[in-house]
Formats: sequence, C-alpha cells, structure tokens
Amino acid sequence: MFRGQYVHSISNNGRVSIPAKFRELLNVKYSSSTIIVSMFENCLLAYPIIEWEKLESKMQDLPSFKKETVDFERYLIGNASECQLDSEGRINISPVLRKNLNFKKSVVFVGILTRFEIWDEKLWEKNRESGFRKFQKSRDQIDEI
Amino acid sequence: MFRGQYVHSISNNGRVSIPAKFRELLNVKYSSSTIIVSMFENCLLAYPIIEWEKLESKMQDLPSFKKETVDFERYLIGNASECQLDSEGRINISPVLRKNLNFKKSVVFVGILTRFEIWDEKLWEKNRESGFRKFQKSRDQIDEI
DNA sequence: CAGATTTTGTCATATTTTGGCAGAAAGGAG
DNA sequence: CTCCTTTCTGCCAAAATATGACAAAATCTG
Repeated sequence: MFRGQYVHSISNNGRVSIPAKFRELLNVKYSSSTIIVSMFENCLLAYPIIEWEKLESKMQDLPSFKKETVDFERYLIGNASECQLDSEGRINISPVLRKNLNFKKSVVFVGILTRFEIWDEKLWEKNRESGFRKFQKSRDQIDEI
Repeated sequence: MFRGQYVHSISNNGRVSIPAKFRELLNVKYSSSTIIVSMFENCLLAYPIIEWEKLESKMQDLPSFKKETVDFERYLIGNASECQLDSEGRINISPVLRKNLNFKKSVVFVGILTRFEIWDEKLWEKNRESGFRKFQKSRDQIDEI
C-alpha cells in the first residue's frame, strides 16, 4: 500500500524521481512500473496502471449521458497521461500540468493506499493546518470505521 | 497489552529503539515486528500491522472521491509509514514526521492497550498538567466503567 | 530540410539509510 | 551492594537513493 510523504525536487524540465518505497511497491505488488497520472484538486493523482484500469471499468458502468458522469470523466480521463518510470525511477511531468499545479522546485508525494498524490511543496505546507482540521471534521462523517 | 511509559533517545537521523516490553508483545501476541506509525494530534500513533490493516480494509470500501474520504485518508494514510524493527529493535522515523511533531532528543513511548503513542519528551512533560485535568473531566463522562 | 529546442539515457556524486558491532546504561537476582 | 544479564545507543562502514550534469536522440519550427 502507498503510505506516507516524501519530498523530492523537480528539475526545471519537469523530471522527478518517484520515492523508492513507491517504486518497490510498483515492482513487487503490481509487477509494472507504469503509472497513470491525472489532475485532481490541487494536486496530481497517480495510479498503478492496474488500479487505474479498475477505476476505468467502474466508470464504464456509470450512466453514460448523465451530467455528473460526463463532467467527472471528462476531467479525470481527459487530464490523464501514462508514464513509464525510467531506469533511475523518474517520470516527466508535462509543462501544462506543472503550470496548472504551480510546481516550482520541490514536490511532495503523498501515499494513499492504492494511489498517490503529488503536490507542490509550498502549497502542501500551506494546506497542512487546514488538512488537519478537515481530518478532524471528516472523522465525524465517516461512520463505517 | 501495551502499557506504561518509556523514555528513549532518538538519533539525529531519526532512529529510535522500541521498548523491549513492546517488542516482546509484538513477537508473542502479534507474531510480527512490523508496525504502522501515523500522525495523530500531537504525537505518533503506532499499531501492530494486523490491527492497522483492519482499519485500512474498511477505508478501501469508502467512496474514493467523496470529500470526507479524501480528507480522512489523505491525513491518516498520508502520514503513515510502515516500520520493520531491525535486528536491534529499532525503527526510523521519517524527517517529515519528526519535523511535524518536533521530535528533538528524547521521545516517550506510551502504551495504550492495542497501540502505543510516541511523544516528544519536552511536549509530553509540558502536557502533564493538562493531561491530569483532562483525565479528571473524563471520569464524569465515562459511564461504562 | 536545417537549426533550435526539448526530451531521454547514462553517468557521477552527494546524501541518506541501513546493518552490525561494541560498549554504556539499566534492571534483576542473590 | 555486587555481579550478571538484558536493553539501549553511539559509531562506523556499506549500501541505497536522489539529483545534477551532459551528451545523444528526438521533436518542433520556420
């Protein structure tokens, strides 16, 4: 499972290495170092290809013409791109995504079970406080755990 | 059951040994010296992996993109990390967690039944007074015991 | 098509993490 | 209190990891 945070620096042409722990999980559990990266709220969302495909098949079961489906899929699939890790475990993040998400010098990888997020470090730091408050709130909404 | 307090020193690269009593419990009761450590309020929360995985499997059944789920998982899983005790019974605490929790020289392990907390010693000392007051208050709220 | 720019592959190196040992400190038994 | 065992911790060497640099390949542009 993807867990925890790792701060890496991103080169000025958008190249960044994936944390070793995440690479190992990709190799061992998923037997593939291909990931799909897409936009999310203020961050990138990355899935091992197998997990992404599960997601896609669930999306295919949604009512195709419903407004929510169209909006959801257009955004999530429309911004997706496939990345192969290179021999040093790095990927490239396109200029468009970097610009949209304001990736500057360093990014934070945040593991979340079957996927991980990538944030601009400055923005992540700025959201830390509110992240904790949101966590506190969400605890009361989630009755299942 | 995890019980009591132990003060250990933490090396400047974040390595700290787990109290022998806790190690024994992990081996004997849980048959595994892997733990998951995550952030809580002002301290780390450590679970034997088996206990933690119960929690995670419940989380996987939550709707992935719903706001509450994202806020909850991002915090709890995003701050978590798997730790294997090494041959000397030590674990490493990542730079991010150390920074967030202000771990300096010594930390306090506090056993609480199925889990234990890890506090910066200075902060633990500072909270001793208020901890007692909170305990006094809580007595009146707890009817079950 | 030629030159400029960007992307990719490889290497070198600085930094961090890990493993193991040895000795200090703490705890227990007599 | 003293000795002995267990536990903790500082230290060092070895391995792993991250990242900067640079040349080769690919792509874009006019």
